[in-house]
Amino acid sequence: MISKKSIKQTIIDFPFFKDMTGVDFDFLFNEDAIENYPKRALVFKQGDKADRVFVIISGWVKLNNMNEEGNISAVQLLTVGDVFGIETIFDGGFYFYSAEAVGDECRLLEIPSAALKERARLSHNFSVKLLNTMSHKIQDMQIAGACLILGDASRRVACLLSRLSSWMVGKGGVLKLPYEKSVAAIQLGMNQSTFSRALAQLEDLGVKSDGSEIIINDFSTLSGHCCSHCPIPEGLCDGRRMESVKKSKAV
Amino acid sequence: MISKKSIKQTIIDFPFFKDMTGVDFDFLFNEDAIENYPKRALVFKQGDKADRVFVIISGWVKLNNMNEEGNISAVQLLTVGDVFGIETIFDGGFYFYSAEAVGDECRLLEIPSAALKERARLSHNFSVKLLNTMSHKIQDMQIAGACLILGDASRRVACLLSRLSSWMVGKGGVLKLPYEKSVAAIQLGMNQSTFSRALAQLEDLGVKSDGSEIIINDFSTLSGHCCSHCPIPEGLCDGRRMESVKKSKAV
DNA sequence: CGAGTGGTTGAAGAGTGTCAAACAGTGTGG
DNA sequence: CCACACTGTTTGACACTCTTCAACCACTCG
Repeated sequence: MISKKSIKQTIIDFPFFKDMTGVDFDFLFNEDAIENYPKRALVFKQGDKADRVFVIISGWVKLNNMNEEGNISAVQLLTVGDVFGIETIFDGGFYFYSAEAVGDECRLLEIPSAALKERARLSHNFSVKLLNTMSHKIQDMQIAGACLILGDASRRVACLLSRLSSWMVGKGGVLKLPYEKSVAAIQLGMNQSTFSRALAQLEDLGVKSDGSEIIINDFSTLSGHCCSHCPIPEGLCDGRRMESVKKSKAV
Repeated sequence: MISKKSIKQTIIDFPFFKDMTGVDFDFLFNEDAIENYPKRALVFKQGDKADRVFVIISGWVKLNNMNEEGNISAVQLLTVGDVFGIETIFDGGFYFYSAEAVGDECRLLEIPSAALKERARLSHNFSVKLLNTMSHKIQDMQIAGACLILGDASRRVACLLSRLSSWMVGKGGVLKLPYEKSVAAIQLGMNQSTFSRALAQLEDLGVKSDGSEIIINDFSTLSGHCCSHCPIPEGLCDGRRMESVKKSKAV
């Protein structure tokens, strides 16, 4: 448990709030507007009136669309510091996806859309902040999209593991999956069985699965398996950790 | 050929310029900044310094990433009225995809990034306009992404045809493909052969292919084939033309 | 006429989805 | 402490779709 005091200290360092004027910040931040969601709780449903914008303080949130048959296409999995729902206030006014807490201890700061829109009208700095946030979101969507076309299942899984472990230092380590494997499978646009099999295939690259913990011997080996096929340019994706290839003999 | 006079008249109705103040418009529009690109010409390359933002006046532009092996993942295919490159000026400063003219008569209005950024700083209305444009882009990416997970190839092709023919009135008609089938295949994340076969499969639904012309007997039949499986909510995708299903007997 | 391009078609194989069964971990209640 | 249910995951068998690679066709242009 974190005290309320330290929550403010935490979120003030989020990219979204970073460099924001005190006035803007106070306008948006309200301790009472922090909501806790248990695992699997619905934050909002596709088609709901978009009256709030969310900042993730802790945990993971899954955004997805669903058709009548219940087939899911996961749009994004977001975590600490990420903002969602922001695009609806300028376009539409309805959430065009559903948001659901995955994993435990999901805490969201909920900002009324009206307040945010009002603030964008009044504060120029804040408009630019929003533009930055959206630009970044577009780029993130692009990276996630590229992963989906990354060829076979084992590469896609490798890509996900690389990105999830990008904050870890050292040669290798144990990655604790922040959400269920079935969720990860949906995120990668594949079947749960396929995910399981693909993960097993990665044992040749020094990746062993033990429940929700994934033991990765060498991050750069793992990264090399997928990133060498990835179209995303160098430097944009945190997951990329391959040793940079010397172009000595390449034509 | 359109005269320069009428170009201004045309683009002033684009969503991007609509409701823009005269000052903002004059700041961005410059007749000399309109460039013509022949088919297959590169507008910019992935990794280039992002110094311009583009508005499509006519033709089609393909945005894609490419890995070292030359494998392409098409991000988007854009056309008249669409804006691209806009997110780079607030995030990065480099194009993280390549842009290429597909189809003939591709004409782009090229706005210097610096001018656009400056204008966003000075004009509040304009910032909001940018926010709207980006929001819309996020939504578009979502729709395109949903199509990619839409199950089998014939559905994905049907989805594309539905969207491309959404402006056509009447029960059916002849759709002229605005770009090559191989490009369409990439857009849908499938092989060219698969595209060809999938299109052939659609003959059962009254879709006949004759070179670059596609004869569609009944738009709603075509739409029903894919849109009934699509997770995108009603009203957001122009391609959707199914007869609304009566929920009389449904549970 | 031959070369070049875009598109179609065929056969073979790899990769996934599907379905079902088995398994491990957890919590519950007797 | 054990039986039981429940959930998330793994595994096997099989069908099916898509990719690959190649040959072929239609069309255009020199």
